[in-house]
Amino acid sequence: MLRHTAAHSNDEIRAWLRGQGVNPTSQRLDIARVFFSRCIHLSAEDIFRLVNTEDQRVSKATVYNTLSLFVEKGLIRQVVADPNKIFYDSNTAAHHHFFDVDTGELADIDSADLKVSGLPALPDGKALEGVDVVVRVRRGR
Amino acid sequence: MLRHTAAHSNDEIRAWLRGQGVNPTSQRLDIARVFFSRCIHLSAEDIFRLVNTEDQRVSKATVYNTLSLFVEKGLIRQVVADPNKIFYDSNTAAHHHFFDVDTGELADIDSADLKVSGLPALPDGKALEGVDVVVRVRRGR
DNA sequence: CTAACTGCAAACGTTTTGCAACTTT
DNA sequence: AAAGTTGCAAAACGTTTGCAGTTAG
Repeated sequence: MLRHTAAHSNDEIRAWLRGQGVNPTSQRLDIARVFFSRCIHLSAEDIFRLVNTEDQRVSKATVYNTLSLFVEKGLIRQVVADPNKIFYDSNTAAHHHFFDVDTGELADIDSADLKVSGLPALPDGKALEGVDVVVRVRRGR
Repeated sequence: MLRHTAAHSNDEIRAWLRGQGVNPTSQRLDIARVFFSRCIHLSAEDIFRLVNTEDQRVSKATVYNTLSLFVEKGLIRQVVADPNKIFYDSNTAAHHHFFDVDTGELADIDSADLKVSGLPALPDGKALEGVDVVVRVRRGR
């Protein structure tokens, strides 16, 4: 996983995508760059907007295609917390999330700060894909 | 919370709805009945279908209105696990869920079988709404 | 009579799809 | 030329909304 900073050069990101088995087209590079230079919880719509701030460069179809590809290749992961839309998280290390039901905002919970213990036996013939904890919060004392 | 069995009479459910501050119209009674006589993880679409098996009785708008009302009154709760749709769960006791990413099926995890410890400090000015654990599983050994 | 409730159809927002055009090798 | 990729527009899907009509106290 790349560190999250504005300091990655295009060449660096390009090389990283290649290493992950992703052909680094200019659109994929644009999308990868937004993930590794700012806030790491982004919806498809967020990315579409961020990638097209200056000029129109990436279509919506390509944003969705690319996000699916990145998820498949393990570069990012989906966060299912908001009933209305999927978030994508470029932090693939084990961690959990606060979800603010009033604002729709996500925030990280370090995996050191919250432990899940006593994982029960999985249903027969099933393999573990992941354990997601969402701590829902609302405005109030 | 009512037990989940087919044995509840209409009068019983009607009385229970009244006790929860819900005016028991015939549509709400129909919807409440499907929740307490079978599988407890249902999507809005599931309920629409179940309630209209014999004859057309409840519109989609009313299904959604009623589900929102039931959630607001605490009779049922939403489960956000499937990226495509919301599930409604008539089991309002603390518990968690398996989610099968291949089939889209939900299954309960008893709260005795999985513990969350070390809940971190909430963001400033926020109150806890709930802690949801989703154990994602897929087909495979 | 009034307030609460319902149903229809249209609208909405997110995501997916079909397909033709464009790259890249 | 073949394979991979992109963009557009349309479609699909779950959900919400506006509003007119109905029902119940």
